Amino acid sequence: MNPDALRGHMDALLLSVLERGPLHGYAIIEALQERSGGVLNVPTGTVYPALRRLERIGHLDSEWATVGGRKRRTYRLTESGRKQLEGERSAWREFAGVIGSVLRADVRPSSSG
Amino acid sequence: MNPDALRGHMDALLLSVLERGPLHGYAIIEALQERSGGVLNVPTGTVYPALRRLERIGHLDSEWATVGGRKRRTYRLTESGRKQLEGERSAWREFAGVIGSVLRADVRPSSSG
DNA sequence: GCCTACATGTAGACTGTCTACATGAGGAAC
DNA sequence: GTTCCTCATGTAGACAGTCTACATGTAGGC
Repeated sequence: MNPDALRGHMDALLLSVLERGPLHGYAIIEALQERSGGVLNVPTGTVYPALRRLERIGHLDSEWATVGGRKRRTYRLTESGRKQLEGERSAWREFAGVIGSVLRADVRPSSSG
Repeated sequence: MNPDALRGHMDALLLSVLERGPLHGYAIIEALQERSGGVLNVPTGTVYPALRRLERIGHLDSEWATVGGRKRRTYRLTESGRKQLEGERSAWREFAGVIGSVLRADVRPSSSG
């Protein structure tokens, strides 16, 4: 998976995974991997800063918890995040539609076949 | 259209437009706009450097022409570019499938709602 | 002691897109 | 004859999100 391809779609992915319920960063990475059939291996250096950014702009909030002696920062969607996710979904549909239609090889030979 | 979203998909778009036949930069921009129903307004500062990059790595080649007193640089796909386009198409299908499946709200209520 | 899995985080490199600007021809308006 | 729009190409530098690589620390197996 070309890293650049993710640009501008990471927020949608993160928000979408958190829609089902709160998760901590590490679990988000695993969820992304699982939901994509192993294709999406997003490094921690991408996910953690992105989560903090989303929290900073109000789409997420977080709280610390200790589970089995390990500290976790658990994120959940805010109301703003939920709205953002809706927007991201429709933006994705438009985007995928546009790129898809341009890429579609609708080269119709006009005379022979 | 969020600019970042295009990242990593520009090459596919450009190559795809040139699949039908050689075009110069300005015409490529118009073709992109037309094929996307006006949604894709890619600025010249994106397209011209991208075309030069694609030529540099061998996916395109170009030649100058003068039409109606105006100079045009006309680009066309090389064999390598054609192969690249195939790769871009299957990469896009995988990408769109993965993002789509993660974004799909398959929140199935397991007990109450 | 050493290794792996779990868990979070930062610094700095990388790179492609964008904004803004520069250049210049053709043609219509007036 | 200069002003304005369309056509046409190009560059410099800003911008920003992802990536690599590193740093830190706990738990548990052996």
